[in-house]
Amino acid sequence: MGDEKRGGAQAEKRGGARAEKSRTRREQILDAAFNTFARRGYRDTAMDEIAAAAETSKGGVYFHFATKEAIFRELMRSTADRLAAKVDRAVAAETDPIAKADAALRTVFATFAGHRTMARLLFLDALGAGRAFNDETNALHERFARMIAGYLDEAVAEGAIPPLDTRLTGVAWFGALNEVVARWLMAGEPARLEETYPPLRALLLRSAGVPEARIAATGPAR
Amino acid sequence: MGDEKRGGAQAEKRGGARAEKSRTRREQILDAAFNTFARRGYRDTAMDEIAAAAETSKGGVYFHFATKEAIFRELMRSTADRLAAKVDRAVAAETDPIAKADAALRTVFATFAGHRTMARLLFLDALGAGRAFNDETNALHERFARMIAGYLDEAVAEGAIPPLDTRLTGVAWFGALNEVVARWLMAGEPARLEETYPPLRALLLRSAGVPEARIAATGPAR
DNA sequence: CGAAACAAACCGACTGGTCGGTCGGATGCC
DNA sequence: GGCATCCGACCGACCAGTCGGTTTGTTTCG
Repeated sequence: MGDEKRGGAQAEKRGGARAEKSRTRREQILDAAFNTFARRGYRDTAMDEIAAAAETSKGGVYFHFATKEAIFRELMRSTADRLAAKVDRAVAAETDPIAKADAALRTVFATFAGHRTMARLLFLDALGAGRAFNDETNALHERFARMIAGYLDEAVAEGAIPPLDTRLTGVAWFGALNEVVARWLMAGEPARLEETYPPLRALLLRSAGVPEARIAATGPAR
Repeated sequence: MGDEKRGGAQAEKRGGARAEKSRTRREQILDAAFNTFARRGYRDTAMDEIAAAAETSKGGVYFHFATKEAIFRELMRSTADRLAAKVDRAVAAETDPIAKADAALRTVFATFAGHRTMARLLFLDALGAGRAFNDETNALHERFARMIAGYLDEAVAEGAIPPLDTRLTGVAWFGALNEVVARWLMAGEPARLEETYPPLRALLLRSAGVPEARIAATGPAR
């Protein structure tokens, strides 16, 4: 590890102008790649496109970066770094734990709202695939989020939980579930998926305002 | 819409044996595609692979399905249908809203735990891209989930929230956030992302056991 | 100071490989 | 004979990465 860039690296020994221009080009390419990846996704972005957007040639791009993946990696890392630093700064300014949580969430929201492109790059995993795939995936998420929202509506109607934004809650629940399952699939984090069921159940119910007493009563299940 | 399959469609008018064999082949292909997609992802699955896995040829596959995408679509839909039906059945068996929620969650968990392949197909959007992309994405999720867990640990240490599985909560929070942002990006659902901040904030804090009084106090922010 | 020598930076045609989809025919059930 | 079914060689498009060659800024030396 540590062999990121190529020739341009140690060129700054002398001749500042040259090195500076090189660094500028590098940034130019990174910038172009950022926008192109965010707009069209990783797979659908061709190196020629990046080159064109950076107003250089494919050869020029390959002079500064070894592979397409290397560009993506660097972009991911630096973008995530920037966001994490921003959040850390915001959190450090607060002392109360809940205020900290607030600050973190608010920072993330504000940053994404201001930099849509950043959000696309960091969060839209699915953009890695093509359009078709994406549409199907979207429909699926939509469907299950709505399904959950429907159940929540019933619960609200029956007075089991206080009124709340069921649409949003459906989306959030689905997202949480999705992430937990994905983690299990990719990292094998809990060896048995069912292990996370009780704590996740409690978490979700609590988030909808179900009284603690009610949550504890798991019943005879399992 | 409605031009899914090709010749095989209306073949069942007469001659049962022939039609049956055709239907069998269709299933065979679907089955092979299911496994291959789940294992290697959409993009990395070649039609030749599907054909080989189904013990037929590419031409054979193309006789039954118009495009690769059509196969994927049908697979997604039918799999989601099956899962949704299962959940619906489980929910219908309960009357109490919270028990319903329980049943739904438990059904999903049990189904995935039993059919890892199904989970892969339905939930691993990122699998649509290649390995490289995926690794990077994974690291990112891991990183932010841990970051959240870290903050939660502090909050627990200070007694601001009751002890809980901070690791899982971090993952769930990240998933919820991710999904909300993704929804905004893809569907443009809330025109302004910030609109969802207050309700999401309340949802997340509540899920961690922050007392209702504390949640209501939004402070002078915004 | 200017010209030759050098190397960093850049260019774009080309290669090798992949893969979705096509098509002309073969095969067997009715 | 005729139609559904199936086969697999082939086509065309796409694209990451390479490479020989050109340009351009810098250094060296007469």
